[in-house]
Formats: sequence, structure tokens, C-alpha cells
Amino acid sequence: MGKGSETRQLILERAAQTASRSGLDGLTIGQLAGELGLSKSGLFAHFHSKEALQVQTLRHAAELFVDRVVRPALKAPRGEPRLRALFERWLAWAQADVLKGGCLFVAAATELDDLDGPARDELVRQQRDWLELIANVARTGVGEGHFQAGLDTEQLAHDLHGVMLAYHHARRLLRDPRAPQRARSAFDALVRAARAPRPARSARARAS
Amino acid sequence: MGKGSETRQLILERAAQTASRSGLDGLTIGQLAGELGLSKSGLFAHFHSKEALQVQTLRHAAELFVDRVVRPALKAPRGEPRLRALFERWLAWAQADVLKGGCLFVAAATELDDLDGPARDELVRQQRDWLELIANVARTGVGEGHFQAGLDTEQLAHDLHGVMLAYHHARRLLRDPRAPQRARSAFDALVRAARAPRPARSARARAS
DNA sequence: TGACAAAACGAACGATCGTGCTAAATTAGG
DNA sequence: CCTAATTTAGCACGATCGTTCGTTTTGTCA
Repeated sequence: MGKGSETRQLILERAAQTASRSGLDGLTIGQLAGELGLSKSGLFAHFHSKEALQVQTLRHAAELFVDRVVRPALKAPRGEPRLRALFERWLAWAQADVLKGGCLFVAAATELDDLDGPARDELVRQQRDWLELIANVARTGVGEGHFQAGLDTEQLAHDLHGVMLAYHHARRLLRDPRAPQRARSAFDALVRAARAPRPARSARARAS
Repeated sequence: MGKGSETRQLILERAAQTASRSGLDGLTIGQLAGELGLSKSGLFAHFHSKEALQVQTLRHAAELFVDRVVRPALKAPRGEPRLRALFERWLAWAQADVLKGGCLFVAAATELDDLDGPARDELVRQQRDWLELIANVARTGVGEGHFQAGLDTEQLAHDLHGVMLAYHHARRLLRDPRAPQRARSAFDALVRAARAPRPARSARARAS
């Protein structure tokens, strides 16, 4: 099986690019076919519905993400360095380095959060995996002694994700040139807090 | 000048609702007209293009936002309480409390970040105002002695915004019931860091 | 109430959407 | 090289998109 899945790959490549700019809904079959020099029906035949195309596009982007972000970062030493590598790789990913429209998952997250269907399901699964990966890397950092013992790694993953989203917003919408340093500053603060033993609590104590 | 701007208001009300779910692009004139029992052309006549409708919808949502979030929060005591009020009000706003599709601005941010035109310009202006407002409230907190003297209030605003975005993601996409407490936990950590005097920074050691 | 302006309607336009169907072109295997 | 399977193209469909235009209804004020 050669030719078919080859053009299919080309289609998904382009689809991910387009979707990163115009969203998964802005993805249109006619447009996509035109850009690739294919006929609408010829392209359509590869996927049997637009919904399927969207899901496949998400999957393709996820593979790209693993290639460009996850896999390289996992080569860094366990614990904090690996967490930092993951973060830095993500910053590059969210820029124009891979998908010219920014992070497709960030765009899809707000687009699909009210809808139902397989595309949403796929994205939710991916995002859970992503957050879990961060949490696991952080947990390894605890084992390595980089981070404090009782660290809530899920919370850290959640917070780091927030830093990434803020970066995406500052960089792509506001076009703030200080976005990267803002993001790194936030990252460092989170890591610092994760390193420190439970902070001394002044008068206004509060349980976590 | 009576009847016209009255229905115009009704249209924008509904438009904001729809856009919060389906995005500013998912907003369609025919759909909107049908839901309101108006004719497509009758509705269209109020705005003279779809682009104008989108801009007006953003503006309408901004007014709503000021009413439901900003204005009430500004009644809280200056400094940290006011910052907390702003944050709490935003959490409620981002839920289904006002716009059933979540925060329209969060959705629009990823939708418009690659496009150009008046809708994007309007949103950018709004988001800058919002971040500036947070920074100003934080700065007042410095004056009140709630926060440390050298605090980078813009950074704090940026970080808080990240917490809100992470909340939106966890709540609306992942439907994580722990989202509110995650968000509050992150907020508390940021405020705590803003309170504390600048942490001692030895080469690679932890803060005291 | 009658005249004038504002507002809503109805129909139509060209375009594009997703999706079928059938036929032609291309590829792969013996 | 011929054949069978796979891949692409062509064409058409109903629906919906934003937009325009002329007409009709509605509201306002002297």
C-alpha cells in the first residue's frame, strides 16, 4: 500500500498547517484540495467525512508534537532538566517553528470545548496525556531530589500549562516581544517554588 | 431613535451567547436571525457587514464583562482583596454564569490571533486593557504595602492571566471538577510570592 | 391623523460548503 | 504486459453563506 497513504500524508501535513491558522472548522475540503492540486472528491475519498479529517489532522499534529517536542526533550537528564527541556521545546513549538499558525491544540481547545463528537474526544485524550506527561516528569524530579517531597505534581503540570497558554496569548495575539522572557520568568518561579521545602507561613496561614 | 437600538441590543445579546460557543466565525447571520425570529436581511441591516457584527459583539461582551466582573470587583478594598475579587469574579464569568459557552475573549483570542482586521484590533485593545487593569490593581497593592516593593506588576498580571487560561482549559475542555481549586491554589501561590520580599538567590540554592 | 423616516421583510445573487455517484486514470502483482 | 485493485477526477445535489435591492410594514412626530 504505497501511493494512497503517501498523498494522505501530504494532505494531513497541509491540513495541520491550515487548521493551526483557521481552526479545525475553518478547515475546508475544497480549499485544501485546491492548495494541493487535487480534486475535492479525490481528497474527500481519503477520509470519508470532514469529521474524520479533523480527527486525523489532530492525530497527525500529535505525532508531529511528539517528534518535535516530547521525544527530544526526553533525552535531557531526568528531573528538572527534562522538565525545562520540555518547556523550552514547547515554546519553540508554539511559535511559527512548526505550525505557522501557532499551537493547533491551543486553538482546538477553545474551539471544541463546547462541542461534542470524536474530534473533541481525541483532543481531550491528547491533552490529558500531555498533562500527565508533565506531571510524570515532575514526579521523577521528586525522586531525583530536585523537587520537594510532597509536591503536587498534577498541580505543577496544571500551572505550567497555564504558563504556556499565557505565552501563546502574549506572543500570538498581543505580539509582545517580551513574551518569551515572561514565560521563562514564570517557569523559573514555579520551579523555584517546587524546589523549596514547604514555604514558611506567616500570620495568614492557609492549608493547601 | 427607539425601536432600532432596542432590537440591536437583543441581537448582540444573542450574538455574544452564540459566539461564546461557536466562535466569532461560527456566528452566522441566518442562524442568528432564525433564533430571534427576524429575517436575515432585517438583521443584516443593523450592521452593514458581518465584520461589523463581530466587532459589535466583542464590544457588547466587553460591556457585559465590565458589568459582571470589573465593576463589582472594584468595590473591594484596594490592593490584595481587590485583586482577589477580580480573580474570583473572573472564575465565575468563565463558567456558564454569563455566557454559556465560556469566556468569549478566550475563544476569540485563539481564533483571531492569526487574522487581521478590525475584530482582531478590537480584541487586542480589550486584552491590553484587561492586563493593564490587573497590573494597576497589583500596583496599588504595592502602595498599600500588601506586596513587595520591587514587584513586577506586569509580570504578575501576565501570570494571573495564565492561571485564568489554565482554569478555562481545565474546566471547559477537560471538565475537571477540581479546576476551581487548582486555579485558587495557583492564585494563592502567586499572591504569596508577590507578598514575600525578594527571595534570597544564592547560586543554585533554595530560598530560605 | 397624515406625512415622513426608520425598520423589517422577501426574494434573489454568486459562491462555497460537505457529500454522494460514476467513470477515468493510475498503480501494483502475477 | 495484462489484469485487478486502488486512487483520482468530474459532475451534481441540496444547503447555507454574506450581501444587495426594492418593497412593505412599523414607528414617530407635527
